[in-house]
Amino acid sequence: MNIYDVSRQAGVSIATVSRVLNGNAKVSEATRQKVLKVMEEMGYTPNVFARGLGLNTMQTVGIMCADSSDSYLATAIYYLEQELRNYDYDVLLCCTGYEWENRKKYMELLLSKRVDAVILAGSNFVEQTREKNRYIAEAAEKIPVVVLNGYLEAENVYCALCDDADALYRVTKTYLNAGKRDILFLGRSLSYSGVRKRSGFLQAYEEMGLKCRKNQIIIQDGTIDEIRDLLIGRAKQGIREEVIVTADDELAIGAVKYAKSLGIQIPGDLEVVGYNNSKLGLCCEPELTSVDNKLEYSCMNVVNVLMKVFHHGRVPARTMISADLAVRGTTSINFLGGF
Amino acid sequence: MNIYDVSRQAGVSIATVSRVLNGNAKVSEATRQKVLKVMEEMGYTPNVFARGLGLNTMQTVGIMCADSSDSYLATAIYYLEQELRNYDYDVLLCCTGYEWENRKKYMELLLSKRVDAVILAGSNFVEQTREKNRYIAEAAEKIPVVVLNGYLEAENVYCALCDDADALYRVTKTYLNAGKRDILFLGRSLSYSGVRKRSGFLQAYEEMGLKCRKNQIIIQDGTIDEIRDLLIGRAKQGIREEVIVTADDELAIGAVKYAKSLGIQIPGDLEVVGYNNSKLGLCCEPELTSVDNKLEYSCMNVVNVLMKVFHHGRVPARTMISADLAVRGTTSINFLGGF
DNA sequence: TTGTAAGCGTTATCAC
DNA sequence: GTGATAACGCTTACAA
Repeated sequence: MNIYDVSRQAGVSIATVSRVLNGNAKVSEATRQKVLKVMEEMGYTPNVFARGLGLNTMQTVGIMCADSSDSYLATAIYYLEQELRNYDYDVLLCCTGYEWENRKKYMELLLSKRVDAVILAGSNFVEQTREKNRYIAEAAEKIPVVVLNGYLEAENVYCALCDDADALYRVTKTYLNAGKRDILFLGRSLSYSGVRKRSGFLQAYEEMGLKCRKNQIIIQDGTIDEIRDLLIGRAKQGIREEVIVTADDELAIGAVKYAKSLGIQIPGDLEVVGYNNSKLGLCCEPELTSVDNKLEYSCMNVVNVLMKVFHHGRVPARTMISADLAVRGTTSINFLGGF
Repeated sequence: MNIYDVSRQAGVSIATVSRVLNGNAKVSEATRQKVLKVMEEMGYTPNVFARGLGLNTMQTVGIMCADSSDSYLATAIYYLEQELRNYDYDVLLCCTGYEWENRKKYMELLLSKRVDAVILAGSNFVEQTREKNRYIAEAAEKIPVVVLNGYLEAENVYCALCDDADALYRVTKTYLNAGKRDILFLGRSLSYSGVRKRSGFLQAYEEMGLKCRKNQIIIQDGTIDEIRDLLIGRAKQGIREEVIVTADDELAIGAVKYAKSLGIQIPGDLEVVGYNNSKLGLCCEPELTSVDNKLEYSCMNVVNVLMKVFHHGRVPARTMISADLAVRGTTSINFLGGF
């Protein structure tokens, strides 16, 4: 059944049916109602392909993420999907993994599917070299690209991110102000946000005119157990710290487990701060104090930006959101000043 | 740029170009190469809408899930997406929430988008009454529907599920055999798989000719803390148990927290078994023993079934996979016989 | 093996 | 306001 059947039944032309369909041009209320009624009766559904052909859009946004099973990204996808749905956009999901070649391929795939925009979820999409980011910039020549929690400067590329540097700066500063000196920064990678977190940490030291030793920073990917073991090994070499601030909750839980293993009291002997405020942090004992990077808000922001761009509004290329802190059992310091 | 441009440049007809595009009919190797080369040079990309119009398919599968941020569902989505991608199918994601009306609406939406199939991820999609499941059966009249971890009998509906009843039966039986009697079953809901889990639990009791008291079964939705408090309240009424078997890892972690709160030793005084073998179980202390319901395998199965259906193969309406057990720190019993 | 031409179901541009 | 009619870019009989 198609628009012709409807037009015949309603005794109008297909053009009129199309107009009714699109709520578009001037159609008399009488014919509109007539057509609507016929559609209802016949159970007519417009063909999206034909419509796509005409309009060259399918009301679909592609979301690329490394791994949708990652708890942080999964949550991001959820918020993005919900928000896009509010604007009647569908979501085409691509789990790209972490390899650059694949991502490039997926981007081409999404372009060939004629999505209306692409959202890159996760700062790990932004590479260090201009060359490796070129495929993103090229895609942005055709459709808007929005990066969630990453920063990339290019035409038609928009970024919504949390001020990770500031968050780590404030946490670290709070501890330094309280007289703590042996603070360990535990990061997972040197992605854009990874670098930002580290620099926030360093900035706090600098501002106090304090020296940050090399072994106060560890960048290490690994499972909870691997992180725990890493820290145990470190402790056995006699390196101890009073505070561990991390770049994600899994790292932080690794730190909690390390403390447990060696009988180090949390938060008595050691304070631990996680990042992302994920559900994982509620599973350990004591529950994790964790930076809340306002994911829901960021995701809404991403979608808002997109909608503005679709309607040819001017939009800032970059929106920065400041983080919050969910204070729980792994810390005893008073953050009130900093947060 | 379209197929006409290519055909002109290559000095052939559009039909030939189309044939090359579809690797379809007999085209001489010479012309094929010629056309391919022109496409490459021109950077030609077929228009999916036009293609969809012709073929009436977009090589897209809709995945409906309640909430993609749920760790179990997020993992399922990941596996499904990866596997579908292997067959060049895209994924249209719908997070429907738990309300029936919404789900019905989303199903209609997916149908109107002309997806080639729908996957319902999670047993919560299957309702208790035929009436409420009708929309699924009706959708299945148009396209195949596959239910992951749920069971629904209808034409063109396929189910891939883990034998949850058996898993709970085996766990419970192991404890009963070891002489434990005070076992608590902690479920979250009476969805299809929820019911199955409970009945596996009950079956173990029955088979031993043992009576299962009413207060040995709790069906309760809630956060980790809520579950913990619930159990604390129960303990204060003097009800204690030696073993808690649960329907998901969050419930189990609630149980672990309850034990911690009251100074109950795990696994000394209390053994806890989770379900899903999720990452959450690695975050608590001790780490959670948890039923591994073979999610990856189930997801591969779902996709395999779909591909067979697409190619008109006969497929069993229901595939049952038996669960495994990831034994960790919250149990001390020897499961080897049962698993 | 290749080409011609008729769909596929819309939207959009004209006239009226 | 409404109706013809030409795109849109592809697939696929049917011819050659």
